[in-house]
Amino acid sequence: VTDQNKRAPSAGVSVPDPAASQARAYHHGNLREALIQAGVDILAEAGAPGLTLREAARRAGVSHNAPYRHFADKEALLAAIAEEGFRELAHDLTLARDRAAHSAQAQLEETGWAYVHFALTHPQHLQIMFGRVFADRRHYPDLDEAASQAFEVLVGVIRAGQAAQEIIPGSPRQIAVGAWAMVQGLALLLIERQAPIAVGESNGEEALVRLCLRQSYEGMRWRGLA
Amino acid sequence: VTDQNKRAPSAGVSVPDPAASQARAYHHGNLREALIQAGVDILAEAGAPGLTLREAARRAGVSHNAPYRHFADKEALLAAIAEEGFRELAHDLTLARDRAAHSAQAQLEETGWAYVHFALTHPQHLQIMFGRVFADRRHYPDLDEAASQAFEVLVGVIRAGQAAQEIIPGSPRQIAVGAWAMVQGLALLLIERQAPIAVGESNGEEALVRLCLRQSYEGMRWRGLA
DNA sequence: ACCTGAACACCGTTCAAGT
DNA sequence: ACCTGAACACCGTTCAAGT
Repeated sequence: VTDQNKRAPSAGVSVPDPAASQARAYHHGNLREALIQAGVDILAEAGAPGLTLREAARRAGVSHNAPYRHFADKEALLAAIAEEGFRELAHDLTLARDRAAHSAQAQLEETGWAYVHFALTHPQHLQIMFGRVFADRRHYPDLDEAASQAFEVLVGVIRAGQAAQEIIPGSPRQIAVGAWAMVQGLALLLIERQAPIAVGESNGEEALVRLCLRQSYEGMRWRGLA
Repeated sequence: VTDQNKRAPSAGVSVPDPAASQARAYHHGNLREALIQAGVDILAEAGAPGLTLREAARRAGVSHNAPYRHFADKEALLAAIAEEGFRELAHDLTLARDRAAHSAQAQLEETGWAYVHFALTHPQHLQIMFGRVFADRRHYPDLDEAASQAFEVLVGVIRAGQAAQEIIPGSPRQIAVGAWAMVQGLALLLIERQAPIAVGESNGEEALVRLCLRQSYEGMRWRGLA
């Protein structure tokens, strides 16, 4: 009924560059990425209930049906959105690690807080990332790999700590599971506001998280030979 | 179209007991509880996507509209289902604590495993219990209280451990947050199959959980004065 | 009070076409 | 290849009634 969606291709740039025309798709120009971005935006604005295929298509300016050219079903779009989240998370964790002092404790505390900070600033995104219970991960290998990449940042920190004899010996992956579980659980409790934090307390969340992380570090600290 | 739903009131028991007729409601007899139970059943059978108000009403044998007499909207039913889950969880935690030996470490390990075991046997229920991000808890005081009751079991164990000088001093609630976060995170990782467990490994999950719990206990163990 | 049936707007998904 | 419009079955919610 309205013509608003029909835009002319960016005026003035009519040079038929073959490489560019290959990078850009038929009508829209990488509709897949546009749908993922629309999904992320919807999540931030309206939360998980507002995230529908039709709304994502609406924002991308295509018919409610076009998404099926890029995603088998809604699950597939959610998986792509989750994957995007894990890539951001891995990036944040890497930055935090590189910013921290050169000790295992400092790096674990900084990456731990970075994890919780990501969770607190993207709570709905986290819900998608970890809410895919029973959606078999093997059907989404790219998602699986992005999640692994984030996890591996933590494993790397622990491995280095073991090499420097700051962290107890043992499987670095097993130790990382414990650390990952701790921050994941903390993030959830804080999002749900189940953690006993005095309201209005400045930096209350960060202080609690760092306290828990330091305490948890005690459990993996190297204490010399038996 | 079918008469299957119209059942005669339990034949033979036609004594008009006033107390019973007050306990039972109009047509159905405690439709509220029936809807909650139907919701739990649907969750176990079909997961969160299958849990709809209309399906719950169908299983309870009432019109798709009757639930609105007992729940303001779908959120309210979900809150009631989550509340039911927290009551079960609190019960399981209490049993585990009473079953364990009389030491803080043993009680924390048993309640911790009980938590994860509940999560692994009711994964979809857990998703409802912890997936209500941004659904303001203050609107559901009963749910809030049920969740607190489960949490308090853990706080009690830690308080007793402090009294026996087995656990470091400090706010028992803060220490409990760390322990709760750990098991919550472990449960999520195991449900999502993100934890590196060899497939088919017997008791692999329980072994990993107990290892993490013992390690985390090291962080809160009392080690004598200064 | 408690329940029903019809109705509305919305959603995921499918299908037959259009270029 | 990529996109559209019509259609189907389903959902949450509302409303006017029925007993």
